[in-house]
Amino acid sequence: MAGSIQSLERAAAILRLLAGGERRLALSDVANALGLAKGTAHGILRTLQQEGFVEQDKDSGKYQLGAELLRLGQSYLDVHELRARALVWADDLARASGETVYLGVLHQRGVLIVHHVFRPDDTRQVLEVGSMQPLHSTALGKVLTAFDPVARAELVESEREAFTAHTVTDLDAIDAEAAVVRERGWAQAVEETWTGVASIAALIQDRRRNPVGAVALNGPVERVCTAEPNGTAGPVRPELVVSVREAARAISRDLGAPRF
Amino acid sequence: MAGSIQSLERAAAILRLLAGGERRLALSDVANALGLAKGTAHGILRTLQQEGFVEQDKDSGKYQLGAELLRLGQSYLDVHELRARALVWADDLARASGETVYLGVLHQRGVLIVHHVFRPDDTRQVLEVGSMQPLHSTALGKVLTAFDPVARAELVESEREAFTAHTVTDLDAIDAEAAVVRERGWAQAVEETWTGVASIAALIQDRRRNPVGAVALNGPVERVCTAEPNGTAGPVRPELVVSVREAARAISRDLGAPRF
DNA sequence: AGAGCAGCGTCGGCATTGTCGAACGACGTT
DNA sequence: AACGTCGTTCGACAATGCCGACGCTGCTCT
Repeated sequence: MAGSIQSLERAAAILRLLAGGERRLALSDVANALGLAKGTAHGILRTLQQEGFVEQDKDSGKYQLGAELLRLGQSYLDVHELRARALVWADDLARASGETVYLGVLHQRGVLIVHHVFRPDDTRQVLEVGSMQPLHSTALGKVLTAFDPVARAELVESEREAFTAHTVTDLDAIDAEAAVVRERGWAQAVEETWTGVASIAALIQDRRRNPVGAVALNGPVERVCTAEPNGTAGPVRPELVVSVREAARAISRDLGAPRF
Repeated sequence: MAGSIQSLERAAAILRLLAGGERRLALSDVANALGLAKGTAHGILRTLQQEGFVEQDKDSGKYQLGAELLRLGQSYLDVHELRARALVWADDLARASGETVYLGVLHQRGVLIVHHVFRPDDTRQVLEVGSMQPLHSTALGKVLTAFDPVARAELVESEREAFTAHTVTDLDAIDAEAAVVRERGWAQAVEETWTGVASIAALIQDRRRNPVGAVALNGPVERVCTAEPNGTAGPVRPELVVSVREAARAISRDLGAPRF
């Protein structure tokens, strides 16, 4: 893996900077943040602007991301085979369970949501497609880390933030749970990222049984989990686990995976 | 406007090629299509792959768009000021009218959809955010070409496909209608892109009264248009026009446009 | 099975090309 | 009115990316 193209690496860094930081960044900010000369940063930004990847506010002169990225992102979804195959099954799962359904793939240090079916009865939701979720505290992430060595490696490198009191951040504990996930074939996350939210996820494999993504069901603890006698949340409902696993199997089969 | 960075231009061309063409492209295809040496194309693709902008199928070796584009596209939406301001108004418009609502901006030779509110009663819809619509045959496009000289210039350059029997492709006729649109302040498109679908759109301006986008209402002809005595579709319903224009005014005001 | 082929990846020489720093003009501020 | 800041331009240097030829692997055809 020899040399990469320097100007491209820098352009990508600029795009990520614009995506991560404030709404708009001035040329000097960009140059400073990346340790580039102003002229250099300007040349890259000018080209990115010509190509539509960044836009410039005519008054302030500041730069922000461009519309072409949205168009290309949409094209990515159009081309995405896993997503295309999963559309109908995810829909079914949402309708049968009455809960929100996510479809995610490993991307860098997190799970990228590539499909999102709204909960049928609820219209007031934000579309999560294109956003990232953590590896260590979501059902999607746990499935991927359990079955994909690359994901597990990324998890080790990433900082594991404790979002709630239930978040598990200790690596050994995570590995232990991953072993359980591998054994039983599905993962859960109950109030580990958002309080009040529980999720169940199962693995999707391609024709050579490689892990390529995961499908998850998300919902309020009260509906997803059974209630203990003392009022606290018990284990997740077995029938929901069955539905999620069936959906994952169906998608895998559509991708050409052998029966199992 | 002096020199642009060659390798960036080529990288952008590769991304567009991957977005436009087949699902996956081989290295030779890319090199051929752009007239590059294989080694050159490979260097660019390798860097794009490292940055996550393209992915490579391990078996076939073919390349396709990468997940990072989806993430950046989502960031574009997060940063987009017009979209942020319009969210609540577009929602209101959809709820009040019971129809689908689009929010679009000019991008290259078309209208890029940056927001899409589903028709309240209907769940079976595809999200159109990130896709492009033609300038000459949609209400969104007509509004933009009428008020934005850049859009009108792009329209002249673009080929105007006749999607239905009602599509207007003659430039003079389009200009004449644009004059009407400017006069009355809104545009309509009845079965000019999709048969059975009618839409109404109005302009959104920023604080300096520059056209920055348009909001549109889409629905079946039977509901959007009044019925003529002979059963054919008549003019669009005036009360819907009022709703659309009020939404556009509200969004413009949120963007800082002076009252009007 | 062997040979042929087509595809991706790599390597080194050459010059093109991107990089850098300084200077310019335009704004807005002190 | 002088200063500071910002985006942009320009020219020289050399680092950098481009090119074409050469391995290498996997597949197909004979």
